[in-house]
Amino acid sequence: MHQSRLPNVVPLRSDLRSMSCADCEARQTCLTAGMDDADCARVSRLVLQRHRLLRGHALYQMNEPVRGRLYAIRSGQFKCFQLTPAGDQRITGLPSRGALLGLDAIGTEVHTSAATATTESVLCELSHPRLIEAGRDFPALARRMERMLSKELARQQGLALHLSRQTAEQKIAHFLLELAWPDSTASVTMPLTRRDTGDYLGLTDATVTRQLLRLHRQCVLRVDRKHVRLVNRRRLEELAAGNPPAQLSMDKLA
Amino acid sequence: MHQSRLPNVVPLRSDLRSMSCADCEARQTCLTAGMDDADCARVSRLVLQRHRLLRGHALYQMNEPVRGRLYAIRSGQFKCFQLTPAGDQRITGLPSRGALLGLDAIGTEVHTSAATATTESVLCELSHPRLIEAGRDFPALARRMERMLSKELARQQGLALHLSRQTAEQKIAHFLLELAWPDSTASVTMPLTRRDTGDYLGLTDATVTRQLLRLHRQCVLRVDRKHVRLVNRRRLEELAAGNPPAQLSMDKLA
DNA sequence: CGCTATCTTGAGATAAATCAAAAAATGTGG
DNA sequence: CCACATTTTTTGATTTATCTCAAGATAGCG
Repeated sequence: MHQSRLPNVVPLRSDLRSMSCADCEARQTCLTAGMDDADCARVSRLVLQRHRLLRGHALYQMNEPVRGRLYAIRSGQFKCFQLTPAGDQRITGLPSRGALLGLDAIGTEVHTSAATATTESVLCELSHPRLIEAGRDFPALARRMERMLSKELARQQGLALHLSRQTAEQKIAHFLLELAWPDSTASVTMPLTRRDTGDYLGLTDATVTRQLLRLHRQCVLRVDRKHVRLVNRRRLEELAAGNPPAQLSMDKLA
Repeated sequence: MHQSRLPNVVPLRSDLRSMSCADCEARQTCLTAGMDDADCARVSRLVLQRHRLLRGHALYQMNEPVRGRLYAIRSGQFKCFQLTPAGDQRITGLPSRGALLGLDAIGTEVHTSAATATTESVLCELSHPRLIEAGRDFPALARRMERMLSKELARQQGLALHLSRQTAEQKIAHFLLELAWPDSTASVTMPLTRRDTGDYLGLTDATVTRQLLRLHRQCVLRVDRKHVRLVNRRRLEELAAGNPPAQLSMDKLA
């Protein structure tokens, strides 16, 4: 919203064409993770083109044809969601820097979900068939793709487990930790409205508000609007894991 | 356990070695879906060996090394689950005939979940690297694998969405329909205890019992112990979708 | 035939939903 | 830059679905 106030959070006119994977912030989380400079350059050459999207702009819509495209997030963050017959959003994920968009649609004709940028973002467009093709004599790439797929599968699995049995508090704690993960920062900007966050976690907006307030009062977080500072990360992790509320941590020493 | 009482539900000594994909019951749901006899035979030759597992026997445990193995379920059904640090099971899926076991572990070193047979089962052992290798000049196979992966991703995604916001009734309805799906039969055998079913859906055993009873009383199901007959499938689908309880179905005609 | 698991059933507790309204933030156009 | 419309958030009061706890019934199993 107010990026304009912060001078160049993203350089305004950096040339998308001149970007390469070598100097990418996502190099260690993206397809290039763990690769040497040579392999990294090879991946870089597979990028068809790069796109800049502004906050709120859609990358693709639900039921749009896929055409074998995948998009790596070079910077920024996205909101993926489905629209139910009833017409409301179900958020399916919040991929950020280094993630691949469109994995759930590989091998299918149309997208099963929509993706829109929650912040100004830069994407690297890839062709899935060409990636497969390239993977034949580029084992590191093939392995990395496999790994990213199984990671995604594991993430969804974890999410399902998480949503199935947890309290509102645990869900919120988990959610914040996931948001903070990619940058392992202590300061998160929640990219969703309270209502959308609730939708994602299976809660209502009111409950999200109340839980955040509670954690704020317990000095685990400092909440200001969409901005959350993780004051006591340890405690937050305990809460996410479902540990009993506020015990002197003496039990660890027993 | 008591298969011995039912004469040859599965032929007792049918030779695992002589089995082929051509005559497999899962031909249309497995890797071979949509293939002609020639391609089907090609897939068949990729099977390293076949295994018979008895009810309750484990195929693999959590944290066991993967060694690039995948298992196609030729017949039977499995229960996949994780063990939480606290020591209780979280069921992650109930794959049956035609499904691939171990997809969530491709490209990883160890299994993230355990798989045990809920009924006597026959499995076809495959090597993931060899499948990939074979896929290079066997496009139909490569396409099918991709499709199965993205299907699995979509399934998990659907599960997560489902668990996040649904009522107990919706969850149970959905669960039964999923169970009945592979054979599109009207008669399901619940492979799990009430407690495990509850674990899967994020409910308690008591709630599972009560919901089944309720659906029984509404004449949507006929429940007898682990055996469930889907009396009114249409209604069950409505309930799974979250349609308002018991309306004269006149609204369809309006 | 008893032993143990699992299932059912009930009564009471509770977390979160719902409903509703006020307060704050955001966006718009003059 | 300010008044106004819209959206989002907060907060409260009440309701409800589901959990918890617990006891009794049933089925599976040696």
